[in-house]
Amino acid sequence: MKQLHESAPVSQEADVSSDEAMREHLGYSLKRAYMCMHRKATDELEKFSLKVRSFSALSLIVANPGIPPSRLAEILQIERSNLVLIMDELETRELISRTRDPHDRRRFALNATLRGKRLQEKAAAATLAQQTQITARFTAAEYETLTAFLRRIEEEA
Amino acid sequence: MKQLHESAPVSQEADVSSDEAMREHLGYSLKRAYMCMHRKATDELEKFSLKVRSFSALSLIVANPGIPPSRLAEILQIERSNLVLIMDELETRELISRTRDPHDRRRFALNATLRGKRLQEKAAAATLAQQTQITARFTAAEYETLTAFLRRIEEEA
DNA sequence: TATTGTTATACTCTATAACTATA
DNA sequence: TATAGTTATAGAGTATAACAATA
Repeated sequence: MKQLHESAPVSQEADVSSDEAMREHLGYSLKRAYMCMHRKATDELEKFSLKVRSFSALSLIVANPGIPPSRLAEILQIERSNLVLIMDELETRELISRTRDPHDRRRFALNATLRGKRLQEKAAAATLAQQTQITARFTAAEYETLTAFLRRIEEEA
Repeated sequence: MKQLHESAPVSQEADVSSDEAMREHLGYSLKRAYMCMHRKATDELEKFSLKVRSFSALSLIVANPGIPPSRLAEILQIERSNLVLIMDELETRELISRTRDPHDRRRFALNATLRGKRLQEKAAAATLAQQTQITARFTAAEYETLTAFLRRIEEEA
């Protein structure tokens, strides 16, 4: 009969080791799927000298003209202090502008320049094209189901 | 007629700013869902003085007795060099043991101690209980569908 | 007194190169 | 010559506290 407390097994029989034990943890599978998408997006965005982070910020500024940094940080769930460097870089590259809000001179209004809008458009097209490749085997209905699930996790947590 | 190139809008009308523009990017929604789970797991594992990273490593050692560090790093998709500190901490806390593989003295065999197994069991129970809360409104079928989708993303990417 | 943007800083995570011992 | 484990280190990413300007 096999001992309950066998001591220090030394090597795996062949190659049976796997991460199956972690698969019951939803966060584990979520992270891995996220990392796959992140790697792909990073590669794609490198062509535009953008990081995923700065692309997200630029996209939200394009979509929300005049948004103040504090609101952008809130949406992106990052610290205002960490957003500063991202904005600095986007502004230096003349992709966005910072203008004072005359109604509340503590705030800035962020706006994408024409150049910023054009770059965002191209970068979005590139990442979405590549996303389409990855999700090619998903039907439209399946894709909708997936994104609905992801939203529910955010809402429930 | 509205100008095509209006200059520098300054503030949003009320509070319409949102991240809706990023929602067509699957990676964005994946990251946010992942971050929710990660935050919750971090809080829960803090009670056991474990990080998500070290809990994952410990769990895989429990599930794969005798696994060598190089294989563990491969499964976790992290650098061997970064795994060393994680193993050091787990070993110092006597949750795992490192023993030389006599067949290949370059390798170590990692094994969870009884203490390590017990801690892993409790920590897994805690995180899974909390995961159940988050996914409470998912039917079993929906949950299966979600995890299958996540696996497909990993496989396609 | 509170908020916005900012600076400085520390802490964690991750990536890379080089070393040793073994094969 | 190649591989496993390790060390050291640099670079990101992230979090916190404090400050000036403004409300």
